[in-house]
Amino acid sequence: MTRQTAKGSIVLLAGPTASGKSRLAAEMALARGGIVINADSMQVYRELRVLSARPVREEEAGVPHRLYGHVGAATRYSVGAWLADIAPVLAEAQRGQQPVVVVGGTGLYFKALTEGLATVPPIPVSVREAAAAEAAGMETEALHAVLAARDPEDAAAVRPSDRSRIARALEVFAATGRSLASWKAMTSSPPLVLPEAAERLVVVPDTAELHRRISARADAMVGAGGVEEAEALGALSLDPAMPAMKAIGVREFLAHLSGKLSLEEALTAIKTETRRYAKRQMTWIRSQMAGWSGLAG
RNA sequence: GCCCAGGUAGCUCAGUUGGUAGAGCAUGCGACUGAAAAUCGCAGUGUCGGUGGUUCAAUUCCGCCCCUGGGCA
Repeated sequence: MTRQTAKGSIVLLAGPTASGKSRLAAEMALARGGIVINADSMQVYRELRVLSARPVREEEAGVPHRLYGHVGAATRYSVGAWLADIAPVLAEAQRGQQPVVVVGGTGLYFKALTEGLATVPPIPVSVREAAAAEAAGMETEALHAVLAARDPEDAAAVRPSDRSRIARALEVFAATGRSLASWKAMTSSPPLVLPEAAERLVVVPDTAELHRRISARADAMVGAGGVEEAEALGALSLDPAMPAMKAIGVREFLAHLSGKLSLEEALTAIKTETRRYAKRQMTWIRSQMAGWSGLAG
């Protein structure tokens, strides 16, 4: 019976973008007298309000929302940073016996939350920059060959075409002198939330309906200031490789502002990208969240 | 009306010296441990505009027709 009490205190709510999960989370938190915590990798950025579809004031329904827009776009945020940020929030809620609803579309964050994360030392900015400089101009396969020369196990773990993961492995090696695989084989941080201790829910909408919502939401972004938001972000002159710059809509609206795309073309591209993103989320949900309870969206 | 260029996958196009065709993107499926709205893998699909003709065989060559651009009148 205490177990049920425990389950009621933590709800994990996942689902694809535009599935209506934010609103649902606010309703659930309101009904329980709890708080909502963000598990979306883009809604953490202060400058991305409209483009990341962060809940607006009325959707927050007077419920406290945490980890929304709490970092600047110039920050290179990550799963590890999110785990570090959510830990004290969860601890505080637990002390106050306050129910929490963790909601978002970033599957990796939920995985790290419930399964823990390998303890890899942070990569110093200087190392990262040096690695990036070295990689610049190199073909991805050549980078993979470099990785293979340093650690065959790491190289075998990633595809020769997967530049992102190859770069990560090279950075870890450069910063620590050890392979990423060896770090993963060592201790992980313990999960902050045990899967059995939480009510794990996933919103699974009808695809056609989801596509309609994605389209309508993209159109609404224009009136809500999405273009201006992209412009403001562009004015920061951040490295296009920064995570915040990768939010869907940023590149497209900036292309529109520079005259490369009409507004209609930008919106079409945004809708397509968003549909593809939702699809990847559903693939993750099917394979990685098999134990979660589905809710029809 | 005449001339020219086109009509091939959902889209943009390549191609077949005649033996029923392919890339990119889209789409579907999948992978996923500090960039995850990222990054990457795999896979389908076609009355090759219509219709006659030549041919063992036409998407390919020839005639006519339809449609779309552009030019000339």
